[in-house]
Amino acid sequence: MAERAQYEELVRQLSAFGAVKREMARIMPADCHSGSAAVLTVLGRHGDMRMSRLAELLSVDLSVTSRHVAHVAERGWIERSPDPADKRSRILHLTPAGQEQLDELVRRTTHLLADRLGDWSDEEVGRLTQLMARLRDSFGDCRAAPRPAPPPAPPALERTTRTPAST
Amino acid sequence: MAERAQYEELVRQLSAFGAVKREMARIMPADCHSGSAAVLTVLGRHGDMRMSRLAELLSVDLSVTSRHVAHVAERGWIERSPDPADKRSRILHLTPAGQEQLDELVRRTTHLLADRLGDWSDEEVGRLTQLMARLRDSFGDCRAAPRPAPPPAPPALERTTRTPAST
DNA sequence: TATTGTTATACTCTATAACTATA
DNA sequence: TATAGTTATAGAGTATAACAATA
Repeated sequence: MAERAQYEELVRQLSAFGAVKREMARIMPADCHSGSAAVLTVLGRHGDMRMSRLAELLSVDLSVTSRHVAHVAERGWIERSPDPADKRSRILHLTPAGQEQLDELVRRTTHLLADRLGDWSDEEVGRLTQLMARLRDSFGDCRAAPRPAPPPAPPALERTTRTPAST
Repeated sequence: MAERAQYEELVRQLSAFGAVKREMARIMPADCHSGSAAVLTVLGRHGDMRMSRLAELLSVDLSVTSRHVAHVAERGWIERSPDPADKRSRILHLTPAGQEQLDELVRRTTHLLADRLGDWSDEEVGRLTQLMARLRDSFGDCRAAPRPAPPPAPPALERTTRTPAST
């Protein structure tokens, strides 16, 4: 368990972090902004999936996912096939053009990082990546309605699969 | 110098990071969103300063800063005094009410982190904070037009600097 | 003429709610 | 009735450009 002051400092870094993300956004292709990039990245990494699964991995609402998916589908980067097992669902998968676009994104972002983090050691980059992954994991599925806090139910934190029993 | 694959993985973590920030945003007071919180935090940490300096520390455009500052000023959390040395400038400083608000923000965010990172060691929190600070530092002042990318520069991907060449 | 701020406008991302189709 | 997905609407953050006041 860390101390108060440490949390404060971490929060400060988290806030200031938007700048780095915006810098990333600036090098994106004109019609492939961060929302589209996120869709392509997740599909490239995890393979075909349904909308709801994608929304979960992106940690955004299904409605948001729907918009981003529509955007990339319009450009031919993904295809939405009907799910034979559930006619309400659609299976998303990357097209060759989508893979090319994804490659381009990787090219640009790695180029930017190589430029900026040229003096970082292999170990440092790895450690940061690892800690960020863990942070994200510690926050779990943090999409909206994490605290419905209804008067009747015990406000504990039942959805937090996060070892809350630290008391 | 790290490897390609590592950069890709880091990018992935950076993208997925929005979720954590949104979770933070959800616990903010209704009239003190992330923009306001950032203003208060920076003023609390660095003391009185001018708009331009604040914009620099926030890594956002001056126009954005102006809006956020107006918001917090309307609520009495900061005061804008004229700068005797330069009548164009305004010196910003936290009011007691602003300090209280800031304390409240710290209370909420540290509480959230304590809940989520309860099983993190002191060392891990410190290391993550340190690495994030360094990352931010490596990106420098990454506000718009950080790469004026004059013609002589590497033609790689100057991200289509708005094609200003249309004099 | 250059700089400090402010304001108007536009764009992206996200969430909530209403709605359709299917389970 | 509940779930998967779409669409409309609204709110927040940011950038660009035009403008005012001062250096």
